[in-house]
Amino acid sequence: MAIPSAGQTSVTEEAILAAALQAFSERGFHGASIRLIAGRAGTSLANVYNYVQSKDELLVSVLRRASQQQLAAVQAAVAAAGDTATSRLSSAIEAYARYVLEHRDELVVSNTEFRYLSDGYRAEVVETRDALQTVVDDIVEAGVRSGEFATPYPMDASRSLLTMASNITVWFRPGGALSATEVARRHAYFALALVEARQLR
Amino acid sequence: MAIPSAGQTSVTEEAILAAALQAFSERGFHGASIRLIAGRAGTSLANVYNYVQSKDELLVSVLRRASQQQLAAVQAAVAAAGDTATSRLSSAIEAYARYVLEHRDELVVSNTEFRYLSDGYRAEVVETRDALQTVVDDIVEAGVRSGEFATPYPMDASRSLLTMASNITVWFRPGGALSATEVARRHAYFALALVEARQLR
Amino acid sequence: MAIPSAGQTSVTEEAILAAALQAFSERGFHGASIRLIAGRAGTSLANVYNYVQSKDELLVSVLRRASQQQLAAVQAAVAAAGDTATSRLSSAIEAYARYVLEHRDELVVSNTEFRYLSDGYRAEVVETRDALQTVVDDIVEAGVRSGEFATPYPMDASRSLLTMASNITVWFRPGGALSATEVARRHAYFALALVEARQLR
Amino acid sequence: MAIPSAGQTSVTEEAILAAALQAFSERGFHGASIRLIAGRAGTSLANVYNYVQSKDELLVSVLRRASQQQLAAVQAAVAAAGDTATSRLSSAIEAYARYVLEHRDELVVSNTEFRYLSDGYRAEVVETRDALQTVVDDIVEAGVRSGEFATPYPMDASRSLLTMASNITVWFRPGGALSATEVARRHAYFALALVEARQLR
DNA sequence: TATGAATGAGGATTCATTCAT
DNA sequence: CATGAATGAATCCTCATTCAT
Repeated sequence: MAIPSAGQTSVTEEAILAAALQAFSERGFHGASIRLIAGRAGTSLANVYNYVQSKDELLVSVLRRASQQQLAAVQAAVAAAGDTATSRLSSAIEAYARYVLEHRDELVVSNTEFRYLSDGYRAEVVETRDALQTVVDDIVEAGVRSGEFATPYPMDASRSLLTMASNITVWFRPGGALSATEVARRHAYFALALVEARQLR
Repeated sequence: MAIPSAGQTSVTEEAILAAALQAFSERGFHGASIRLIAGRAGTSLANVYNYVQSKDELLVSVLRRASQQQLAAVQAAVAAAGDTATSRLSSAIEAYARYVLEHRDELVVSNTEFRYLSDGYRAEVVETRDALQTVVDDIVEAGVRSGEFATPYPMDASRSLLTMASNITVWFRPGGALSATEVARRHAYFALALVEARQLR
Repeated sequence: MAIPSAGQTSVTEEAILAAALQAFSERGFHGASIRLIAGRAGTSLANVYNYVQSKDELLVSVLRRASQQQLAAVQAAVAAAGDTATSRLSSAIEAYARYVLEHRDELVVSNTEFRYLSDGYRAEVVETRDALQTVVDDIVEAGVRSGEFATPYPMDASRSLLTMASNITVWFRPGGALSATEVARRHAYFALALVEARQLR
Repeated sequence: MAIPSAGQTSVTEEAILAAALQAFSERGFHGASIRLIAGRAGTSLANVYNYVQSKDELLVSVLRRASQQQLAAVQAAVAAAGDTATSRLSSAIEAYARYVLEHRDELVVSNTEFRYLSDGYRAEVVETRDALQTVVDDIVEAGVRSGEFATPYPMDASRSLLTMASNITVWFRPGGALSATEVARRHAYFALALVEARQLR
């Protein structure tokens, strides 16, 4: 279940990362203090620096992990999907939407704190984001080529698709009439509508 | 002493609001200091407090203004549009997208700093946001009723529509192949696709 | 009596500089905290930063002032001295030694904390130091040329002279048998001995 | 467990002392962290405490060793010198100056960090320093008694002598026109001039 | 020996805010 | 209106030191 990006992470380190994720989500990068994060992780302020070199690094760790998880979730869904672009796009977006709904903190941080990544760290995260976008881009393009999708603007549609899904949590509140699963399915449906699929699953 | 929502704004106050908008967009609410804002506004730190009672209030002022402008832009477009839901939705989204593209800072702040509004101030901004959402909701509903739109999920589609448009700037970079106008039109097109309009303008 | 280096210095700023001088002398640059300096200056920690941009700048201010005072003291003494190199060197060293004895803190800081000057600030202080050395160098050279001084190594002697005098306080403790005035005179005498003056005043 | 002054020193302990010497010289006692010293010594932070009880003790160890070496160097030179005060003083100062030139770090630390010795440790180092001063004092006094030296202020001259030599490195930069040996000889010459020796070797 | 993990205190600096002028 | 001076609290981060392994 854990998706280790690289190297072992001790229980304390894991707690620090989890606390940072939550704190950045609630208060933003600049609004969350290392003291708060340490407190939530159940350790001392100074000990945080035995695991992390700087607050900046804490942000990358959180963002790197989140972006890798998103990519992995979508890749897995696509691999398990059928052969048609319709099936693949539907699976991809449903998986992505599900991730978004189940990892609200990760998405809040990804969407709002990305801009505070210091220069040296940004490239790495951008790369993973781009890989995710490319997965979707490729499916949409293939669908247009095969005649499954009729959209005249495949690239922009692909971008809009992911943007839309990554911001579900802006308006979706759990506990309402719809379950997360239903919302995810519905987003897959919207995706197909957006690319003007012949068959709206 | 009162702070009228539509009252007179002196040149200094205007400069402060503009500087705050820019600073909040670049560095976020917690990352932008009053000192920085004062500096960019060309005045002294202490003088900011002659116009604003607190940093919190500065944030509401910026967000209130932005949300009112967005609402006004869409309302004007709808008023000038034709009678069909198709025409109205297209006009609404194109106008909204145009605003988004021409007011990147306003949207960055609206999208990312809204959560830092202190309780007393939040309701006011929420109200304006809801009004905007309702305008679009009503059009979509009318379209479904009239048979122009075939979407089975009008409410979610309406929400997704605005979410998608409000985040254009996440991926759209000016200076590329497309002009802002073209991107705005394309988004209006996407909106119609999303609600499964019979006629995609 | 005050020797303003440039610009007005308010009473608070003066207190901060005086406190910094004393603190750096007692505990060294790294051992003296801004908090301590602020406390001794009778103000708050944060207020120090209304007068000084950084601790580094505090160090330069102290060192700049000290070096300028030393140069001024020696220049004045030389200007008031007779025409012979003997008289001029004697006056210069006596004045310098007197300054050293009356400004122990300034010399401790000059001698021991100079190395912590950050690069951007160093040049300025070095220049003043060099000017002082040059004043003495010129006198010694003139004395050798006129036949008043017999030393075969005028340049090294000149350097050793000032080094010796600037470190008087390493071993001289006030309150002993000798007064500061006597010690200063004695050092002028040593200076003449060192350059092998024909007449040891 | 005991810390013998002349006991065995393991290779690690030696590395720690060498690193401390260098670090104190470059950054001063308060500016050099144990972490830095450990790193330079090629060991871990915690392991330093297997060899040293505190940072204070590290400073004494460095200063004790440096003062003992200085004393030993001068004592050896005096023992090997001729019978006259002139010969003995010349040898003593040349040996001392040579030590100074060859052990810049030791002298920087001795000259600038001595004041940070905690009370319990200071006496020991002072004793060795005094012993060195006494060696020179005795020679100068003997020279005055024998008529070799004409200085009217033997004690102050003796103190100034050592002060001057211990600060050679303040202005002497290796790689210039003079070799260290020449500079050392020259300082011996200056010493004789200072005490007004009849014969300036 | 040697080390990674842990901590309380303190480092320089900036924060939002106030007040006298 | 406008500002410089002032401050208590908080910022990130490093300190010397300890301890379990």
